[in-house]
Amino acid sequence: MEDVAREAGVSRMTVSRALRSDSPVSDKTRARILKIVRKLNYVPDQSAGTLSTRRSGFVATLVPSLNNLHFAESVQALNEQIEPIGLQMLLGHTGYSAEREERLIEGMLKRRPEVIVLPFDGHTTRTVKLLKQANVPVIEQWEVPPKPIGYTVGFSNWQASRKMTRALIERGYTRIAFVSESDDAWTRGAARRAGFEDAMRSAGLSAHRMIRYGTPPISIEDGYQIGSQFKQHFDDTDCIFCVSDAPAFGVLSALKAQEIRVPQDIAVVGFGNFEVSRFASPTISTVEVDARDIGRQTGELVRRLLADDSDADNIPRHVEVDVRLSFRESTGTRHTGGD
Amino acid sequence: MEDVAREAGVSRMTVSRALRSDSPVSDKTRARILKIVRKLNYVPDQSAGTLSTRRSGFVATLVPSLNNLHFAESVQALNEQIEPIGLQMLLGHTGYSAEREERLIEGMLKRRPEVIVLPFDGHTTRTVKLLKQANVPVIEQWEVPPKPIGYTVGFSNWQASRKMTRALIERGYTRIAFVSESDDAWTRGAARRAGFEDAMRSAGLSAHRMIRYGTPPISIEDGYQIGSQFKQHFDDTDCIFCVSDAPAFGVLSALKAQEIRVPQDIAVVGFGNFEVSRFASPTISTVEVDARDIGRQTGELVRRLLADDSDADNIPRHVEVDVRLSFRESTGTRHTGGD
DNA sequence: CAATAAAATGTTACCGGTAACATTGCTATT
DNA sequence: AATAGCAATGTTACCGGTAACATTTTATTG
Repeated sequence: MEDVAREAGVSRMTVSRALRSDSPVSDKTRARILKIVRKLNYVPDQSAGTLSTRRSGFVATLVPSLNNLHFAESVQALNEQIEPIGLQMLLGHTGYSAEREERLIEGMLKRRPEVIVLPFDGHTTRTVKLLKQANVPVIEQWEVPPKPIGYTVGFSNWQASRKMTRALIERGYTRIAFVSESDDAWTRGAARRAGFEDAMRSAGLSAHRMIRYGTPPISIEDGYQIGSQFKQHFDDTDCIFCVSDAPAFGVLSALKAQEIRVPQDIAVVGFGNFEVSRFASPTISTVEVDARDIGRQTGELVRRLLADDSDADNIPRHVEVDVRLSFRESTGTRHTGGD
Repeated sequence: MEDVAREAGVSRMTVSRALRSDSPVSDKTRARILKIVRKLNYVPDQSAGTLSTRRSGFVATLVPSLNNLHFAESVQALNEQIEPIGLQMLLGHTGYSAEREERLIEGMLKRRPEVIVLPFDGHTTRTVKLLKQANVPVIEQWEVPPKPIGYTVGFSNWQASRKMTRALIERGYTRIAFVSESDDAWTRGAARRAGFEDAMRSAGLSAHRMIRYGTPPISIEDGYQIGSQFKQHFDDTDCIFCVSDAPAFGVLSALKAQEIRVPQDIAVVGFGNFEVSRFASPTISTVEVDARDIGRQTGELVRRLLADDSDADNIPRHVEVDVRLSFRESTGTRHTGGD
């Protein structure tokens, strides 16, 4: 910067101003400086700027995993929102571990992010403490936490799962099995299971057909394993509701391999509307969650939170993201439904 | 930091040292300081540290998109390697656009990354210039560039595609169609197409069965469209080789819908070994690329590049990542093969 | 126990920007 | 022509750490 200033015959301060669109510099001087900047390939050092302005331009973002297209898409959508306003994403993945989450947050706080975005999937108590005293807006995503730390963008997995279960009951299914992970620490899956149980019980049905298999996130392979041994467990089941589309697809494949017909012999339902569920044969009924929308809405929230003329008081504490039920071939064509 | 120092009755410098594992501080003093640090919830500010040490701890990472599980997985694998050594990933996605790539790099250079990781898919000339004068190790991933800027981790799409095509010819297919994107700017796809053409020509076969559809990255839906209208175009085709598994799956679905039998009437082949290709029915033959391995190897390279005792001269300029052909049901069981 | 080396801690300056205020130059007004 | 008033630019200090060197304390040795 010194060099640029010297070459342009101005002070460092004027160079600094020329590089920032808002400051008052004469057009002539700015043009001259910018030309020299380009000539000397000068690239300003953000960390110095951050230190001085106390604005890092960072958005700390955590996701459980990028292997899941939903999370990857929401990250991408969020990034598309924040990039145009000069913010840089700091990404970390928790691997579905609250301890890893805590460590990641500790590391990221050193970078002085201006917003922290993370999934709600249960936090350690220290995580909550760290976030609270960081004095930075916190946005929890996906599942709506019972006790939000700051802002939230998402939906209730419990409600969504209950809604789907009720719709299945309405369509005539009564002996429904629920497939989920064996490790209950995963709040997301647990919430869906609880929603299922609640809907079954309040309809006076038994929710004992529980299959717990694999560690989160449960995969297509896991689903295939489950499907292969399914009939041994609950032979009279008329519908299998899976905690996500991945195992649903696996279950479906396994059933087909055993020449069990879907939906004639048994229905299969997923959760999440992964791309494969639309192209499986039969196509799989599912709960549609718009991952891109979660990212987009989060980005919108970030923009408002960091806007200069922040209308802080008018910013909603919670943004509810729509969830839709999509009934496809795997729950039978004799039933009518959405999609 | 001042506060911590005062409370501990030492100088700021000693506090700084106590927080860095290497420096010489008596155990007693360190313990006392760390206790106070925790009590006061002091979190050091990295940007100040960066400014002073000239080490940002950042790894700038670009990917074309996170919607593609392969890229998402490689990012995750890379992150798993660099995180334990205290590096933080700066992530950006180019959206398959060289211009966006250029802008992203410009922005990231301000953060003074210690390594830059990006896919090779063609760069703008300015991008190359920026990278070269940044004086930072550059790692290009996936496709191996004709003129690497620095280090490379990946494989030749051209060779991989040619290898698959040859194997198909060996298995008796001669009237092979190739499905790829209509926008040729995408080097990855273009390289695969070129490899296909080369293999066909050198076997004395015609490579005129070219289907170009959709913009990269081509999706399952695009494949479905292609498959639906396929017979109109090249009625005598005996094998459809798709630029990725996504359209291959779509094509397969569309063919099934038309009661065209795979592989009896026509074979279908993909590229990339996406999870769905293993669970489609029939399962889809494909070129297996190990995305996690690309990320892992890149991470390994980063570690070596940034190691204190960097054995700089022994670091390989290129790491070749294995590519395997996987023959499954969609190319017929009468043929024997790998997997 | 003095001399000396080694370990622990302190001091000063600087990393590269920008905030805040000071100064200069120019235009408009009467 | 004098002066208010604003735009353009300059000066100084500081953001919060750490490098480099200086100093003090502690341990070692003959």
